[in-house]
Amino acid sequence: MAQPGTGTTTREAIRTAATRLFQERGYAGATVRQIAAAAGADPALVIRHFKNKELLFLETMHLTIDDEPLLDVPVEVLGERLIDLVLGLDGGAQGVFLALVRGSNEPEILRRLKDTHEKVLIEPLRARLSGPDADIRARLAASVAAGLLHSLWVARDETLLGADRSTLVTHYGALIQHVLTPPLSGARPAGTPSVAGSSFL
Amino acid sequence: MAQPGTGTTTREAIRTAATRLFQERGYAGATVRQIAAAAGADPALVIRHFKNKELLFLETMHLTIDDEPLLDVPVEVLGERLIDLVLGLDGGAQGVFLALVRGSNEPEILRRLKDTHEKVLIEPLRARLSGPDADIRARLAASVAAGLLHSLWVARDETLLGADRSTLVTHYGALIQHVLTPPLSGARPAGTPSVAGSSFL
DNA sequence: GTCTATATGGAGATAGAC
DNA sequence: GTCTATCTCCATATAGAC
Repeated sequence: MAQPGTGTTTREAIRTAATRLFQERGYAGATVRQIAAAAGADPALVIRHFKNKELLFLETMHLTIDDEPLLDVPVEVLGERLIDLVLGLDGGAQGVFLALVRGSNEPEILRRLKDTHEKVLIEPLRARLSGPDADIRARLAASVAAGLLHSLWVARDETLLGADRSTLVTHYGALIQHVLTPPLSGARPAGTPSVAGSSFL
Repeated sequence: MAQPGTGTTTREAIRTAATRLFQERGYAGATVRQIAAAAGADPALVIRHFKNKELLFLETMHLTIDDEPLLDVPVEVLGERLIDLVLGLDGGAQGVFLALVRGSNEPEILRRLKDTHEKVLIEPLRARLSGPDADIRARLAASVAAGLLHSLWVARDETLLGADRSTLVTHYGALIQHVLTPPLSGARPAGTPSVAGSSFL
């Protein structure tokens, strides 16, 4: 480990161990000592390299999605695609989400959770919408998507966990679609714009 | 406090202090020492009376809603009523919800969170539905409602927090209603039952 | 740059005196 | 029922060897 010239070997080992343990056990559940042991290093080194436990957590707990599938798809199937994306997230991403939610008592972790919610769920949707309601629509849709993650990963609804993935994508996607681009209803006042036009606020 | 015959005064003081501190600071954030100090008692007494910190948490962190407003209302406005109910929960209930979510790394707290999700959101809805899809519909609707709580209280979406309550009730309620009693769509195969009839699984 | 050893202060929990 | 003393484990920090 102490190879001169390479320099960052131990640091990387600590980062890798921290990523795994924080995902599996959360912020409070993973101790600096456990991380050091898993990395084959001394607990003091963890602090030396990353200043403190919280900074190590923030450096390793990032959650992103690949927005690309949301960019060039018809806006009418945005909802389905978003649900398909979040349900396709791997165990690592699920661990990060859980760690952020459960650790959000810490102000800095709460900030990371808010940023993640904004960047992963709200922004990709808002980018595909237009009109004065784009922001609130994106936020409501993100809220619905977050509800699915909450039920599956936080509250662990065993029935939903066992449900067919395509079923969830279809029905939950259709639900989100009602917020993104509400279908034309029967009676509409003259002059009301079409799709995505009914006012929200 | 040491009045012979009264007996439970100190115990109640500890319970009251624990309820407040767990709501405000969460499971990890509230220490046994802080609870004891707030109750004017010794830390050892807290353990003596409640066995350990986790049992004290479970004994004080309960979340219920008054289902009554959901029982005698037309099933067509169930969604709105549910959102109205959860948005009307006071700060104490919000604190309990947050404490359960953030503390759900502990297996027993996770169990309490799952029970609460089931009893507060799913069961009252399922009780008003019928047909083979009643359970899955109730679960999906509960999931959507949980998403609103997640966005407001966990991820703290400032825009939604600042939104008009009646607006949220109307639009979010309508959204949930699409899962509970989907409106009749244009083309429907012959023989398909009406409201609440389109199959989900 | 890297690591060992050690110190500090706070946490939950227990034993036992009163 | 109550409290004092104490145990163990934790995050964090520092001093100093290599």
